[in-house]
Amino acid sequence: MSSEQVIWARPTRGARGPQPTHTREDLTAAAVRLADAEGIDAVTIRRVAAELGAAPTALYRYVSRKDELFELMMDAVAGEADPPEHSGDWRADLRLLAEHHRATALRHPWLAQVAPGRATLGPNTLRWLEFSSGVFDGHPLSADEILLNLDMVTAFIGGHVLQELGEVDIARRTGVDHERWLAAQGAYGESIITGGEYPFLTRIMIEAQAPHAHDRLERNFRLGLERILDGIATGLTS
Amino acid sequence: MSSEQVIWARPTRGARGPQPTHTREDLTAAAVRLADAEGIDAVTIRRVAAELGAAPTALYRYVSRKDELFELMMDAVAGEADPPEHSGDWRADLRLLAEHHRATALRHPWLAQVAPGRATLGPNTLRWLEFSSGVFDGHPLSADEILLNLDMVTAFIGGHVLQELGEVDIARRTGVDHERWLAAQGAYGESIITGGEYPFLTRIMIEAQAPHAHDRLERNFRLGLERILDGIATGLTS
DNA sequence: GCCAACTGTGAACGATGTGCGCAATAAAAT
DNA sequence: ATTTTATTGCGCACATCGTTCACAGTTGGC
Repeated sequence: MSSEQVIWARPTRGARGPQPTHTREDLTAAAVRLADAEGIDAVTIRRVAAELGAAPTALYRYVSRKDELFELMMDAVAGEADPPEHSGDWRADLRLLAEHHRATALRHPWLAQVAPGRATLGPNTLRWLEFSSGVFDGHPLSADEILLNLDMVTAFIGGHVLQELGEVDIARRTGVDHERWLAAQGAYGESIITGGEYPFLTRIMIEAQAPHAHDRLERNFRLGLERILDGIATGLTS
Repeated sequence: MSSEQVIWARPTRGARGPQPTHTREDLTAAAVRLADAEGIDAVTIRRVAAELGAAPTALYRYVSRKDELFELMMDAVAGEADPPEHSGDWRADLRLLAEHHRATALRHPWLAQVAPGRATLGPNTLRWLEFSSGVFDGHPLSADEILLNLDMVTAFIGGHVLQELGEVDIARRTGVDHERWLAAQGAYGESIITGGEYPFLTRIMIEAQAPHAHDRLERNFRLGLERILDGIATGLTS
């Protein structure tokens, strides 16, 4: 029954036995290093164990399922930066929150593959949750209104990062940058354009082959975020 | 070299040999059925083959990697509804797009686990892409501006659906609804509240235990979407 | 000093994705 | 009509994966 507890509630080591050779942080760091370097699929129990110089089964003394290792990883990257004190300017605070989430997600592309349906409540995650929860302190908003605003921002962040990662992934698989990814799909990409079945899509794709593609996504992120903040602002004054 | 082509560019059957026992649609339907019923992890080559009454290795005559089966699945659910003609009202069209994407994502929760980093260009996906591309037809917007607007909407949709699925998942794992999920985490959930380290978060959590939780997410989706559409509207008139 | 709790590990199990070769089949070439 | 050739289904096999279990060694509380 104590073993079915959340990992954050389990003691980091037993009170009795020999002192552990490794720490949770060791496992986590090795796993994150592997995922960053070779993708999430490289994070296997055996590989992580090898990285630590331990037997595969040794990991199960620190983690009860592989999922928990992912939870540790998620909270670890959330802790790569600490949330600051509230500035008193909710716009600035939300902007900072957005940049932080985007940055860590882009720095660790495996996050998007691991996070869906695996919300965790590690200490670092909690600190950022606390930061967002208090962003509107001083404003007369109900909890529901606060949640609505936070929902919008975090939804936009998460969704946009997903798109960015998608394009990065396409670039990685095809070996070319965004401007030519259509053509890079070979005959199929050509057929989409020449077929004439998708005029609107074709027009956008061709026009979007402009030379500013490298920072297009980043600009879109900033611009979209500001518009969403605008939307929140109108809700605040009314 | 023809085998390294995108699946959508490969012929559905060879020109020479015996006629295939199954079709791509058969595989796809079986896989989707499995994923809907038992989660994405139930979609194994062997299980899908069994569902079809075929040997596991037979699937590799229709699909060159398991990833391609996922691509087929993604496009199949995108085709559960056809995009309508443009109404001339971009707001209505974007609203419809949002509802469609949200509905299919909630109907097939495995989509969120499969889609990240696996953008595909099947015929159904292309039709929806064409629909969104033409939403602003008649308005004097550059391709970049159109992309910016679409980015915002689809980012919000994707991100919000991710959140909704996350909460659904928590409810599934803990067996309780959202209002009590904190308490359901046992001693750890209690400690977050009683510890006093996260006052803002605690306040929101307690206040959010209101009786309207069941449609909170849906309402948030609609409200947030309207605000984003507002943001787009201001960009259109200026 | 004893006992109970805890640690690391080797062996093992069932399951997974996938490559290879072979027999059967159907269309194209002769 | 017969041969050739591409293509299909499948049995076998392999490497790898997550995870269980029993066991030997290690520590702290009594």
